Amino acid sequence: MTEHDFLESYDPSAFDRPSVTVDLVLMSIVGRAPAVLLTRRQEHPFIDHWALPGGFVRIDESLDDAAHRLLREKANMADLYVEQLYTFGAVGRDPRMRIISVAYFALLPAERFAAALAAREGLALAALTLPDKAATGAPAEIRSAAGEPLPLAFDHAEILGHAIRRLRGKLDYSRVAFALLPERFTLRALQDVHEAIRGEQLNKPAFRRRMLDRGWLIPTGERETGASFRPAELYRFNPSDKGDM
Amino acid sequence: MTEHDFLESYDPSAFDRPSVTVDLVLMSIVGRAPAVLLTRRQEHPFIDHWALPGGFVRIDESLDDAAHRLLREKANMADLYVEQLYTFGAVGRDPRMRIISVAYFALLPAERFAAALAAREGLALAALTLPDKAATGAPAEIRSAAGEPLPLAFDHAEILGHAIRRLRGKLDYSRVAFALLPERFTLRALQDVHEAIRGEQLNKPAFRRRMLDRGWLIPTGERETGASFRPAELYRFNPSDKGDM
DNA sequence: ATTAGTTAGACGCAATATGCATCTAAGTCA
DNA sequence: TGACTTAGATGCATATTGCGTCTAACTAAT
Repeated sequence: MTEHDFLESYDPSAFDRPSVTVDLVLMSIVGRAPAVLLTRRQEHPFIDHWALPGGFVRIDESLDDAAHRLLREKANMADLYVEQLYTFGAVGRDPRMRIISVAYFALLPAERFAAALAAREGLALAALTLPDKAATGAPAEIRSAAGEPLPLAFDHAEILGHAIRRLRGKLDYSRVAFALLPERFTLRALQDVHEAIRGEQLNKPAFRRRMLDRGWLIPTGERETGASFRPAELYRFNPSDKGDM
Repeated sequence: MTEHDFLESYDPSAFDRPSVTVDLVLMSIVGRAPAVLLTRRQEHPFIDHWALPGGFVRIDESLDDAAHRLLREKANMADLYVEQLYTFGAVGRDPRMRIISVAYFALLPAERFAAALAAREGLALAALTLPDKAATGAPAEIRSAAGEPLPLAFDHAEILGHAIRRLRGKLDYSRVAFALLPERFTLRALQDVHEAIRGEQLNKPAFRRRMLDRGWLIPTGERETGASFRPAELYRFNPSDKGDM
């Protein structure tokens, strides 16, 4: 680098360091629709608004470690599918100071959501939809259990837009769908997960064939219980040799 | 949060802030293989090693802005396809201090690489391959123009592993292939790009059909010049209504 | 001029994957 | 016992894909 280049690129403010946080998108499929865990903010800014759980990254922990720690601290969760989502670094995204947030998303079966909600105050589930004509980066629409729109703090709606798009993109070739189901599940439940994420109905026989031909499913020989009609066979996910996801 | 929770999660070291940098993966396809732009480090640590160009994020610029500024400063580049790749935040990834790096990747036609190499000293092109049985997160193998393995500074080989995998993943449904080609290109050139990224040969008639049926290609009516055989038709990319990518 | 060499681009066909209607199986419940 | 509901299988028409081969269009050598 020449001296000229050096002077040109030198900027004293470059040495101020931003704060770095991790925000968590804890997703599941509840009632055939994507749902996300939110916390109600107790402080300004955005006091009383709903927000994604998150916290600062400590100086001596990796980003992944921070994500897992916050999952434990904020939602009492462990042993989830966790994946880094995207890093949000617009200058004014937090009115207090410069904060860069690394978003992670975690997937869990709907059954496990109840435990998180019971363990802590101020948590809630919200339904998540992506507007049909949504361009890249468009925010998601969040609705409370009652159905009314929920304005989120900061750029968290945008983060959720990324999350649902990532989920859609990986649905066909990765195991994300299985991370949203219990260990044993029926083909119908698997199809429900796919339909909820893609936001459209799928053809039953075609879906069955595709899933079974892929070799990802192991029939257990057992059948679901409690159904008031013919019980479906239970399958397990076969995680064999899929280096990627 | 209860007082107990607060005390439990309180950590004085949490308030030390990490430094945040942007690292650039400037990729193209050169000679039917993926290539990446590297700079030779002038300072410790990893002095004389090859590394990705990068720099600190200023306190008053967004991550995207930082990526574009560094593209200009380090490689004299503008008007490229640029996309955030992944954020690397292992604790010891830089031996000097805690640095979290947001990797971006930028794609450009091979022809434009020459300008970058000429504009600045200490830049080089390196060929990039991903080992066949590479698991998620596995580093890429980097070779100099002469063909010998090139050890990279920091975790930059790992970053390149992510880059090539991202490229592969998006090849089929996004416009990344077109970002690697000049404005007008032949179907053969497009197929070369696909083959280089996927690391395997593709069937010509099938590839033609798939590309033409997709409606992304506009025939220009013109033909390539300079070939010592039948000249192929030149096509343009049709960027119409693809909200995503 | 003619011909050999090379790649572009079209064509045909078998194999595979997909969409969809319909049929039978296996439960519950009145 | 029969109505009802969903699971799961089957058959078939319709894309989609892989792949060998044929012709077209150009250069360069003879």
